[in-house]
Amino acid sequence: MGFDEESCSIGELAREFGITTRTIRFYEDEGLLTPLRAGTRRLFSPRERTRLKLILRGKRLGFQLSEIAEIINLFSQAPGEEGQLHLLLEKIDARRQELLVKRADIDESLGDLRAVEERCHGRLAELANKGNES
Amino acid sequence: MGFDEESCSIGELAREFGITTRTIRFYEDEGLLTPLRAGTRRLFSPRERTRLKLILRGKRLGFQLSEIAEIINLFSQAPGEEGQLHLLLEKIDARRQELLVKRADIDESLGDLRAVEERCHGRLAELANKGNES
DNA sequence: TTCGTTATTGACGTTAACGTTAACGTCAAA
DNA sequence: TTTGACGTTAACGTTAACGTCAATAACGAA
Repeated sequence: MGFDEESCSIGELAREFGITTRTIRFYEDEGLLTPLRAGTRRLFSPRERTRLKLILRGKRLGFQLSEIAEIINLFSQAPGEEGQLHLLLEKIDARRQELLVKRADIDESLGDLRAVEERCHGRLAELANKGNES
Repeated sequence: MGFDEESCSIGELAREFGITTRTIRFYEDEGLLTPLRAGTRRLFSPRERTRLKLILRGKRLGFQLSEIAEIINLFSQAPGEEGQLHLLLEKIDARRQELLVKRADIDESLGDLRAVEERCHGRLAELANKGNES
């Protein structure tokens, strides 16, 4: 266990999320994670765990790590002055548009799956019928 | 123009979808597209155009080309006998689960964006207030 | 027939996101 | 005190998905 009850080692974190320690170190190299250190060893706070969760969610949605970095920075940005805030709002809107496109893509895909599924069921009913007739 | 009014060249297709001809040829090499030929030149029918649309949709959702190939094959499969049909239904269900996970990820992300957005607006209101007071 | 455009195949190059191996440190338990 | 589990950095390897030439062919218009 680490110093803190909240924090954990790289190995524990890897197991928890089903990834390798190499991956976690890589994310740190890329600036996506910034764990504390207990001597030479990494210590991951709940905040880092949350960040990792966001990274993996982004990956599932097909974002590149560089994009994920930007997105996470949107979340964990300091308040800032008016100009910055407006810029931030624009970026948020752009990301939202991307996500909406993806969701539309998903809904279309789900529709396509449903269509194939129905054709399958129809075909199965047909076969069952034939089997009963003769 | 091609022989058929419906069909088009690789260049036209590339322009239509905002990708390069290299990409299209690559997809053919990978077996994702199978255009006809007019002599040596490729001819893309509406069916191929639809396939390309599916490929690009899959890419936007972060699927690998190998996965996309499987998915497209689900769509364009021959009827088949009962065993095959049940197997197909299982695959469909698996894909649906994946898509539902992605959609949940998207909805969470949209929620996060909304939260940040609201904090932004709050902060802006604060600033406007301060400006008015003094 | 020549020119410009578009096409072809083939081959090597590139980038992102890690995997893998090497060589070594640390710490608790036996 | 040595063994085993876990950690460290550094460096090279790998795979997917194309990019980027190069050399060549075909086609339509002038």
